[in-house]
Amino acid sequence: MATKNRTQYAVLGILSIASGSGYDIKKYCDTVIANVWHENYGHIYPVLKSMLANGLIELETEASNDERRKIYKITDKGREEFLHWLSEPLQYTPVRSEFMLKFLFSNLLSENERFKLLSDYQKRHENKLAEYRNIEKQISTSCEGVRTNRVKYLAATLRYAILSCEAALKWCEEVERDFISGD
Amino acid sequence: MATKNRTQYAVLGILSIASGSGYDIKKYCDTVIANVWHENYGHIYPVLKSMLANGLIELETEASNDERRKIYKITDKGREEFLHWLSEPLQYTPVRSEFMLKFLFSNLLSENERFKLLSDYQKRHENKLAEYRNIEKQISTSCEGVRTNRVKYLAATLRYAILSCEAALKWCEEVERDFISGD
DNA sequence: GCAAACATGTAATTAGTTACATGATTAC
DNA sequence: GTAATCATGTAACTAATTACATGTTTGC
Repeated sequence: MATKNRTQYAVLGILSIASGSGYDIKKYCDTVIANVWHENYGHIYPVLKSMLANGLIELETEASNDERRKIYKITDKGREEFLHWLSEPLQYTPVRSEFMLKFLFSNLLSENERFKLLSDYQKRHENKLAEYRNIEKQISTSCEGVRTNRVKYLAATLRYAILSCEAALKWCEEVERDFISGD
Repeated sequence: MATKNRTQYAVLGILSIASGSGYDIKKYCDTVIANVWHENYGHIYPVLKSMLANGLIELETEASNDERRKIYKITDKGREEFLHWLSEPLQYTPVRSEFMLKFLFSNLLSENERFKLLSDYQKRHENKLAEYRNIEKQISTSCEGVRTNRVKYLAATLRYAILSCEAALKWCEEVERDFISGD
């Protein structure tokens, strides 16, 4: 993809909240922003290296009591670069829904297989929805009254994930109704 | 992305409906399945070439009255390969929503810029929704009674696009309410 | 006559994935 | 003692994007 390095911006954003290691960044992606952004180690470490070379981040020397942990800190240049990206118009990534592509041609499958395709998709969204609702509950109880700005933003992205899941599930119901009763 | 070549499967699917050229495939993506799948020429042509070499498609010699148009036809091997992919469990692509990533850190923006980020996103979805509803109307009027199987599947994917847009718009409303009245 | 659409491709680039490799520390 | 988690990286690969290049046909 000869396009903008989005990983870099994700890293800048995460480090703008708190300094951390590559491992920390990955963990952050896998947990608190898992419903928004994904990264793998195989990309994080090389990107971190190039960002260091470009002066967007720097090593936090002081806190190196742990030898094998490299803590990165965002630099002023990095902050500037990040702010610039933030205020740039959004790049819309073209749709490429593998599920919808399969569904579109699922008339070629047997009824059983088509049903499986649909119900797997449905189940996945049911599970995700339950998961998201759980997190939502945790947020609202654990942060009672506190509700920092950060939590508010996180809660909003979670809310989006929930609405998306609900939309997908509504679609599943509709399709099941139309396609079962239909032909 | 060292992953499965999804373009190949999109091409196989499209050619399974009707033989066509690279140009036709691109047009099909840009129009009838635009809400599901996207391709560029720079990828279609090389993939077509490799698929031809692998015997998944073949040149339709007969209808070559037009010299500069290469019409490709799916082969039995191609059909088999496609069916295999169709019945394989769905590969879930990790979430990477650039908008949500920006939104997550939009507290770093000025209130004006943050509002712009949000309202651009909202406008885009409003436009898309109007577009989709228009297509939906066209389908239901032009195909009155006819409603081939193909149209049914297309209408279903359109329905998903509509539900997604509605969910996104609902989210926008919620966020605007919470973030304006909030802090 | 000219713009838009038709039509096919190559080259350069890179973002991102997967697999591999290695070792320390912590909790049970 | 052993499994899980912490921790950092490299190598190989390729899917996908963007830009470039070129020419024809159709409709106004």
